[in-house]
Amino acid sequence: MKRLPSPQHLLLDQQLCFALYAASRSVTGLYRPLLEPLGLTYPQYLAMLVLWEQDGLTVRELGQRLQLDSGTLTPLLKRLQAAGLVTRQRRLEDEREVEIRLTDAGLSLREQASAVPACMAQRLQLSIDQMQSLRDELKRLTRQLQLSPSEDSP
Amino acid sequence: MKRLPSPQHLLLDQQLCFALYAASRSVTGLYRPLLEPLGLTYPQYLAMLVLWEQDGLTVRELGQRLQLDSGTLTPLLKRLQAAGLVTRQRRLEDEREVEIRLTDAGLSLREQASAVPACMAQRLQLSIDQMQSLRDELKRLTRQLQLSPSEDSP
DNA sequence: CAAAATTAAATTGTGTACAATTCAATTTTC
DNA sequence: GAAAATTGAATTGTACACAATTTAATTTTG
Repeated sequence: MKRLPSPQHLLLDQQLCFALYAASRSVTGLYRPLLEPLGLTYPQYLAMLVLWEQDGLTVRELGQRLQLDSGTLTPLLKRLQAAGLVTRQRRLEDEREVEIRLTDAGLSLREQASAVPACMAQRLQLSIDQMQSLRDELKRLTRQLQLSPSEDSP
Repeated sequence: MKRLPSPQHLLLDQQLCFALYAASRSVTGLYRPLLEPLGLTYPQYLAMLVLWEQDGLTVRELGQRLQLDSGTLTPLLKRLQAAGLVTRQRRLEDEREVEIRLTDAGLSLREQASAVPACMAQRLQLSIDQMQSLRDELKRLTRQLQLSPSEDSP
């Protein structure tokens, strides 16, 4: 087994990106068993969180909130519709827009989902402060990246 | 547009998981234009980082390092093979195992990839210290989750 | 040593992600 | 006010993720 000397800065364990990628997938994996009884995948759960906050958003508005485009959201929302949790219908004011509304089942699912965050917090083994500071650091990072996507002049 | 009062702990912006998920996708998106000239996707780049560190790993070993299973790696590695960057062949000692080896092209791609981390670091707008501490915090989180996947007794 | 158990990849099926294109509906501009 | 530009979803195509199953090879056991 030949070992090739790879420079420090190319080592996997040095990469912030991999730490992020691995942590994100690990956390998602931890949600899976909690969400399965609700019949939701993790991205579907995020979409429901948004709708529970504000019902009747359009696909575009939902996409802005979750930072996902219609290519991802359209099939996801169709699955939520097939599961009887939301309805999708064109806006009368502007027929290009599709409005997503919770059904009664979709709204009442919030009760069951309500136990999820505390359950996760416990598994994460972080204090409230630790969770908040990590979360805020990540949000700052995300915001930073979206402000300077390539640093090019127009 | 009806607003439903959703409890604090169910608000999207409160979720550490969403901050992680969004940050991870943002960072991946920032890599895309840097990796495109190399002909690599982001997960392919991670696999190449591992192989540049240690050539001749099996699919299983690569999977342990990246925390990905054969369902993800097999097609990814076939694409790297199709791109002429790696070879895949059964081990003689144990024919169940498939050994992944860099081709000359795969090895020499490291020179071009060498510029990527510095370029990313600049875009992330974080000091070396900030990057390291965030990375280590995420690694600790990931390790924590993998140690206690469900807190059940055997 | 042969049957049973285990292991490593591959395969299958579902569900994201995201670029690129298409299509229809609305705005803008001339 | 009609042609051109823009916008919002949907669609298409590629590439992950990951659960579950299958297949083949190796170990373990009786």
